[in-house]
Formats: sequence, structure tokens, C-alpha cells
Amino acid sequence: MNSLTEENYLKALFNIANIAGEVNVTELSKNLDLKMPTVTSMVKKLAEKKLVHYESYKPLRLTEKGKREAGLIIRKHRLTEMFLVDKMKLGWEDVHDIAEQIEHIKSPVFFEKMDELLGYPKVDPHGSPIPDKNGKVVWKDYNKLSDCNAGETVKLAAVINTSSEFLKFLNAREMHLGLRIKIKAIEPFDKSIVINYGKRHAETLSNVACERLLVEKEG
Amino acid sequence: MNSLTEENYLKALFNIANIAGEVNVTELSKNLDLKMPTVTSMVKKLAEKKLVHYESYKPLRLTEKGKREAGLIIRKHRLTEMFLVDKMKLGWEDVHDIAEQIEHIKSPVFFEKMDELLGYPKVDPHGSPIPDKNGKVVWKDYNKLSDCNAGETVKLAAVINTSSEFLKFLNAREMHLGLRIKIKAIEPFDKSIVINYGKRHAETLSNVACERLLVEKEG
DNA sequence: CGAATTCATTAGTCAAAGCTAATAATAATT
DNA sequence: AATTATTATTAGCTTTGACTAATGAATTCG
Ligand SMILES: [Mn+2]
Ligand SMILES: [Mn+2]
Ligand SMILES: [Mn+2]
Ligand SMILES: [Mn+2]
Repeated sequence: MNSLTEENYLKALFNIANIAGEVNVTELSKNLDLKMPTVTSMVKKLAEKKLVHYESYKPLRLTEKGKREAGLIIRKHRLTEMFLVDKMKLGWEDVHDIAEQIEHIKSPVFFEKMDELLGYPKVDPHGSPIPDKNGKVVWKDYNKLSDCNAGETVKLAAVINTSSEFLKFLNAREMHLGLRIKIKAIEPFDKSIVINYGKRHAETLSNVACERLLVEKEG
Repeated sequence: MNSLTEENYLKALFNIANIAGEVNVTELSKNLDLKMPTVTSMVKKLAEKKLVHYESYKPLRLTEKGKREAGLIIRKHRLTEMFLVDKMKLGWEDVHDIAEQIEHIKSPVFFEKMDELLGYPKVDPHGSPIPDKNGKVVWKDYNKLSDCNAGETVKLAAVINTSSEFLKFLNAREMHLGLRIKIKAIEPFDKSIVINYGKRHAETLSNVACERLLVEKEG
């Protein structure tokens, strides 16, 4: 059984690998908000437990076992977020910090019940896929809104950044997953875009925001 | 902010005091399944934090602050148990171990939401009172079923022992809180009792079981 | 009462998970 | 190629919360 601390390392390794491919000690220590020597020694411990492939000065890689265990924690995290939003009526901007704690609860029946009550959801409230019972996860190949063209109509599928500031920013603009968005124009100057959606017309969104929104093209 | 470990000590101190009045190091260490020197040193630390009154070789007592904080953790524990039974459809025999973990979650809004969704319950699934938002708790003065007399009709109000074996024992006999029980006879020999309830007639219950059932007399 | 038993504390050790300071390896720049 | 900068590791220290062994205090029993 892994400790809460070890679980957080596994999760971070999994998430960084998913975004950046390679995982180095610097990245991992920034992600966990720990100093590098702390991370080095824990990574060695995880290597002892066959959860991480470790060679000095080489990039860090989860083993298959490590990936599986990381995936299962992320499964609990995302199921929890879904439960908090769907069943407990909390806002999508409020659930991450709670899920960060509940993901460590040891109780298979608790999470199975959640899954059942939610009807076996495939994605969390931020559009991230929920790993299956073996910890396997597949991302659909969404496009960044910033990579779309004027004239296209797209559906908001996921948010990359899940900071509560960003989610509140979206709340203030009545933007939520599933929303249909028509791209009216893209400013060549700063790559900000002008969009129509819901009852809103000619709203402007910065490129910084668009890079954090994943969409599905209509078709 | 208290650590998970400190919280478990406070809870244990609160619960033992509630049952036995006095709390000594031996009892506390048994309750927490720790060795006595471990407990002595933690109790000193809690005294530093003004949560416990401590004098060597004297019984342990929570301060007002300590009682309040203990009460608030027990509040979270019992709210959680209620939520797990009422909203998540888990059995009353399955919820304690999960609540034992969730009681340590740091998130006021999470527990406020629970409370709201449950309609501000006053007791947990085992009939124990849920402390208020100041950690205050009052036990109603129920009777033990073992202290009742033949001929009386009583309502099952709470269970003292919340071990899953005992609760499964009650499940098997279709006994649940709120049940009306008619006491037909009491065996002088072993103090076992014969009762009628629901669709069941002339069921026998040992004195050991009756001592763990709290009832309200009709009237 | 005095001895034995039980209860509690002290002293010293350990593992987990963090830190700083110093050093070594790798990568990037001149 | 040599220097500098970045990245990672080693060594050694700290805190938290456990433990055992030894000792001291309080209680109980003959
Ligand atoms: Mn999250
Ligand atoms: Mn976490
Ligand atoms: Mn309980
Ligand atoms: Mn607990």
C-alpha cells in the first residue's frame, strides 16, 4: 500500500508525462512544490517499489505498475470531482481541492458506489477522461480553440487549466462544457478571437484563454 | 491546524470521557492501539496546544477548546456516516471505516453541503447525536433495552456498539432504528429477553445484545 | 504495613518525509 | 575547448509520530 505522499508523486509523474512527455526532477519538484533533493530521494524509494524506472541524471519514467497505480488514483480523483458537481451541486471551480484529499481514501466500495450513482461517467467535470478500473486512460484528440479557424463551429469539450481563477473566468462568461461556439473572427495582431455562443454575441477571448480550451469540431 | 493524528487523539479522548468519565493513559492507548509512551508524549504536545489539561499521573481531561475541536471532528464523522447511508445507499455496517477517513478532510463547504443535502440531521445512522457547529453535543437519556421490563413497548433509538459484526447481527434480524419492540418476557436465568416486532414473533435476544441497544419508552 | 502489581514517565532509537549546503554531472555559451 | 549555467545527487540535519527498555509513582493485596 502506498502512502498519501507516494500517491501524490505517482499522480504528478503521470500528469507531467502526459503533458510534457519527459519528466525531470526539476519539473516534478516544481509540480509538487518540494525541493529537488526531497524528490530525488522519494523517486529512489519509488524505484525500489518498482513504480518508477530510475537511473541517475536520466529522465524519470513510470513503470507499467506505476502507471496503473497512478491511473487508479486519478480515477478516484475524477470520479470524486464528478460526484461533487453532479450529486453535491458544488461548482466545477470548487471541487479540485476536495478531490485532492478524497482521492486518497482507502475504500473500494465507496468509489464503486460513486461510479454506480453517477452512471459510470467517462469524463470529469473539466472534460478530462476518467481512467478505467485498470487505470487505463485515453484522451480524445480534441483541438485547442486557439488552433481553430474563423467560420468554424465547435463544441467546448474540456478545459486544460483547471485553476479556480480560470474556471470562474469561464463562469462569468457563461461558458460550460458542451457549449456550441461559432468563431466569427481571429485578430491577426494578438490572436484573440471573436465568438458567438448561447445568447452572447461578439464576445472576445484572448489567445491565452483559447489555448486552455479544448473543442470538438462539428461534423 | 491539527494533524490527522492529533485529531484522532482528540476524538478518542472525547469518546472515552463520554463513556467512562475519566480518561487514563492506558485506556487511551488501548483505544488508539498505540503504546503508552507514544500516548504520553502526544498528550503532552496536546497540552502545549491547550487542548488537554495534563498533570503527570493524573487523569486526562480535554480543555474547552479541546472539547470543541473534538466535537467538530465527530460532527464531520457523523454527518459523513449519515450521508453515506442516506445519499449513497451504503449499509450502516459499512460506513464507519470510511467516515473515519473522511472526517479529516479539510473543506468547510464540503461538510456544509452534506449537512444541507441531508436536511440538517440531528443523529447519525447509529442513533448517535451529531454535534452542532460549535462542537456541542447532547445525548438524550435513552434506556438500555436490558434495563426494560416485560410488558413494555419501546422504540429502538440507538446502538451503542457500532462494530460491523453487531450491525450485521441486527440486519439478519431485520432490526433497525425506529423499530417498535414489545417485550414479552425476560428470562431470570440469563437475562435474555423475548420480543415481538415487525412481522417477527417471540424472537429471543441475549442480554449481551440488549445491553448494546438503546430504546425510548412509549408514552 | 510492606510487597507486589499496575500504571505512567523517561530515555533513547527509528522511519518517513521534509529541508539546506556542498558537490558532481550534464548542457549551453562563448 | 573552455567556461558558465543548469540540473541532479550526496551528505547531513529536522520534525512527526511511532517503538522498546528501564525506571518511577500509585494502587492493591497479603
Ligand atoms: Mn482535479
Ligand atoms: Mn492528493
Ligand atoms: Mn462511526
Ligand atoms: Mn479518523
